[in-house]
Amino acid sequence: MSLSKLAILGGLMEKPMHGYELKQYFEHAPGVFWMINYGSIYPALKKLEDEGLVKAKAKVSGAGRSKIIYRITKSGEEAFKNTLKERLKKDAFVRDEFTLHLFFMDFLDKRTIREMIKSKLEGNKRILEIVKEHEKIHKCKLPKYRCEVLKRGKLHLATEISWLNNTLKEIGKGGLK
Amino acid sequence: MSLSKLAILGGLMEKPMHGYELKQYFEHAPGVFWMINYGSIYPALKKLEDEGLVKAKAKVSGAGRSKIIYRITKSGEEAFKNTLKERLKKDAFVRDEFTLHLFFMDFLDKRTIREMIKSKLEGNKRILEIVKEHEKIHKCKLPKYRCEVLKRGKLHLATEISWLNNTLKEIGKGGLK
DNA sequence: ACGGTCATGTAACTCGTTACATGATTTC
DNA sequence: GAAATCATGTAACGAGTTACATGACCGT
Repeated sequence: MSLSKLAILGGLMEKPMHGYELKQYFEHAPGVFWMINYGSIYPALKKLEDEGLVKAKAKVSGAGRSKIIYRITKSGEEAFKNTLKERLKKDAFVRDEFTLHLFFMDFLDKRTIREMIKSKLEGNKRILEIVKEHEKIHKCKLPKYRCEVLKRGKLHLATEISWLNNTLKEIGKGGLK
Repeated sequence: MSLSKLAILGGLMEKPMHGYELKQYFEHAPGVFWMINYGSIYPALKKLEDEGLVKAKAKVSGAGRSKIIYRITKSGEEAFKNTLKERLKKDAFVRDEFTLHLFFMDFLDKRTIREMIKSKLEGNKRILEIVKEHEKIHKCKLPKYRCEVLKRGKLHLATEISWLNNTLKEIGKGGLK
């Protein structure tokens, strides 16, 4: 199962939603950590329905706008849980683009490298702030593992920031060419 | 430019190589950190040649086997450096699958969660060992930023391992449902 | 009446993985 | 002469992004 489908099923485990709502859900909830586009959402919802994992309840609605609300089915819940379990087994190879950049950085000149590291540093700090802000606002009412997402996110961001700072310092000292 | 192309150009910055060799290069060098398949390599090499970024030197060779050795061109080098610079600017959103799993983990039961965390922990420890082994063998003759790849890799792996250990402990204590 | 945002969708495209096909050359 | 590995490729597929098209409703 694709990650988009898995994510959608997960969202629907929480509550029935329509496509547009799912987009917002992923923007507000994990925010920086996970995203999903309409181009993935709507086709995925259709396929999930074909597979009987979700069920559509059209709401033509007198009041609000017409929308298609999906809810997860019993077999959808099972599929969700099984997929979650199975995907974790094969230790996912993380394709971290920055590792690739780093790997070839010896071919660049010192000035360029310093700028790249700096901009990366700024980016990470910015994201860390967003996470902290999000935590301040929502932590009280978040379920356990959603707090862990934030905690772990902060940890990795802090690790990266510290590595970037160290590297910058070493470049300054001439330790790194 | 696709990451495959960028990676190939980077490899050819080091020395001229043929397709098969590039595969080995990425397996041995960044190893756990970056991979690339034949299905990406050969078509990419053709496209890069069309674009004038690499040049093929067929070696029909009396001795060895017939192979097609590619070397990077001047404009290839420029393209490589520019792409490296530009890609870093837009702070890459890291699609870390485990974050998604974590985000939905409240829907699973404690036993399953414990097993998932454990297997993730084992996987990370295994990779850390590989990195350390690689470091022991090659560190002496690695260029600066390739050492940094290892150093940073170790840092992030250690961070993840420590987070996983903590979480396991908390599950045991009943701190996490 | 007009811009914003709610809401659903599709088409074209790029990227990457997997599996297969083919054959030459070493090695045992 | 059989198995392993060297070497190059292609076809089919699956996933995801981007950009576009469409229209309804809402506030001002």
